[in-house]
Amino acid sequence: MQDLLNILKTLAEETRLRILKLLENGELCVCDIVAALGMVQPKVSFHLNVLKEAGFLKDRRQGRWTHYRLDDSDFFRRFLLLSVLERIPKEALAEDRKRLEDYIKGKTGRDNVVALPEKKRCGGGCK
Amino acid sequence: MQDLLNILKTLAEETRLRILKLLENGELCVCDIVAALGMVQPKVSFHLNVLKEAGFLKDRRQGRWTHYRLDDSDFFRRFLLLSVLERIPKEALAEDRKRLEDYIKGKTGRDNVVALPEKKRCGGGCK
DNA sequence: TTAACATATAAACATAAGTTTATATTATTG
DNA sequence: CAATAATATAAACTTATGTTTATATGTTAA
Repeated sequence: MQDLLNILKTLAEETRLRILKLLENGELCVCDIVAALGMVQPKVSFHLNVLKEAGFLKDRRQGRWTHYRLDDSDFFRRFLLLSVLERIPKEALAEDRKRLEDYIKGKTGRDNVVALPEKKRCGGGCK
Repeated sequence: MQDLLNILKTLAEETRLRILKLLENGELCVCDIVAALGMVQPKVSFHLNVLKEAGFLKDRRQGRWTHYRLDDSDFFRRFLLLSVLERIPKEALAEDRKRLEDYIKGKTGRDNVVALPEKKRCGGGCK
């Protein structure tokens, strides 16, 4: 019962649904998600942790980046997630997706950008 | 999105799941639910109202009693509810059911009980 | 090894949600 | 119509949850 409640409480929050929706398309690192949502990083990390604790996400550390992806090891969570996420109207999260794409684009096209130093940042390497 | 969130938030609460589980077996009046849960009436009314506002319950007033039942007019809610409620281990709510049965029994067998006045109470009439 | 970066964590704070206590409402019965 | 029963509502309170701001941790690169 408590486990079930935890699953439901975890899903019942907008930011977390947005994160899950983003991750439907594959793994992302924290900075990607931060960019996509346009939120401060600790806030995103907080929700990522809630999702992880509830068994919805797995993380993978690679260098200084942490990549999160959907954890599909539990059938019920997968089933519920699918049922819930498909209910979110596409255009509702179009902006998240756009910001994400812009961010990733900006990362790979680094050389052309004058203002940014040519360091090995999350861009490119992170994706 | 907000509607979806409201649905999830509504389900993500133990008392409300217990109420929904009780109502799976059919309509009940508030006093039945109060007895089954062993909670004070305003608390139960509060949750009944949350459930009703979220489209999970319908109410029907009959005299001074209000009967609540599952609202099965919306497919997604029904589907979700079914998926969630079946996950609750049976014994988890056995006590609720027992208290409910005792209460209903007590109501119909009223005539034998000395301490209680022989008035037309919720007992019997309510069921 | 120092600086910069990506992320995590913690503490203080803000807000939302649930609970309690008291009282209002509505209906029924004597 | 007065008393009482069943339920609803409101206000004060408590607890849970999310947010912000600051700082810590761990990693890489100069």
